[in-house]
Amino acid sequence: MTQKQEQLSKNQQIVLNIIEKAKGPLKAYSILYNVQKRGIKAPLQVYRALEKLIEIGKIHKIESKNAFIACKNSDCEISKATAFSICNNCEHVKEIKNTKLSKYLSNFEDNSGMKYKKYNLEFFGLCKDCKLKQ
Amino acid sequence: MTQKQEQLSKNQQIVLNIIEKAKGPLKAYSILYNVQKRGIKAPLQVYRALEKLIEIGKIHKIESKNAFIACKNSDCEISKATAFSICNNCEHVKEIKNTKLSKYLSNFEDNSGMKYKKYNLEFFGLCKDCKLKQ
DNA sequence: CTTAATTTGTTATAATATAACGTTTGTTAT
DNA sequence: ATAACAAACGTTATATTATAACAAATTAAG
Ligand SMILES: [Zn+2]
Ligand SMILES: [Zn+2]
Ligand SMILES: [Zn+2]
Ligand SMILES: [Zn+2]
Repeated sequence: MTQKQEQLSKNQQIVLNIIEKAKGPLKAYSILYNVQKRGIKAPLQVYRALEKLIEIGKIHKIESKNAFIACKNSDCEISKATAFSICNNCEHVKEIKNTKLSKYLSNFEDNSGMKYKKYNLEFFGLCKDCKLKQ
Repeated sequence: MTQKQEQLSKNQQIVLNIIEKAKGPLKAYSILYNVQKRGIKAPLQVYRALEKLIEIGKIHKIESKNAFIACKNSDCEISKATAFSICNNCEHVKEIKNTKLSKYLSNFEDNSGMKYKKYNLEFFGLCKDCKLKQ
């Protein structure tokens, strides 16, 4: 009976709740500010929770923004393979769920024949809304 | 007569030289340390040079490492489309030059039919050397 | 219960990056 | 050449992001 669903600790649950409620990616110190009423006082408490949540695939880090977003892709293999679209104007971020893309990248071989299990892809452009407004 | 070759300023040239000589990506403060003998004293001088060098496509930022590497891909469209392989063990970083991959990603349409001109892809795995040593 | 592993709390500090300001240098057009 | 503008520079201070170190508390397993 493999216990698949990890049991989150108190701080991990608090941090995850904030991130899941947010409309977009949150920065660590913005998370800290938001959870201070719930007893988390120091950056490290936030970073530790973030580390664990990333490890188990509940959230991802948007590297180009140093921000954290909840995983919306249930098929995500534990943070191994991630792809996002990022709007240059409104900063809207969306996790891309596209089987063809993920297959293509997971099977990609570089010129030396090497394959990679893990990748992070960030696309930049204008989201629909921002494109219309221009 | 369009002057295609940008003329670099003094600081930009100094910073670029350091990065081009390096075997791998350099961090901003490591660059700063390396160029202090050449008159650059403050972080901002380095960051300004880095910004410009990225803008004209001479270097790229490895987002997952907060480090900077010289462009080895002459076809790189001014930092618009970048892909790297990163070794989890020895931290070796290599820019991927693969026409199929770049075409695939440049033409990629997400589920809403949106295309992206700019992207950054970072693959993680074990480089050849490290794989052998295991 | 006992032991080991994980999580927590706390303080301090490291590492990365930008704001603000005035000066200097380089380019362009008259 | 020189006025006008843009780009780059120098400098100080500060903001932002992230980790080290250590002790206490909690949880999971035998
Ligand atoms: Zn995901
Ligand atoms: Zn937008
Ligand atoms: Zn390049
Ligand atoms: Zn390696």
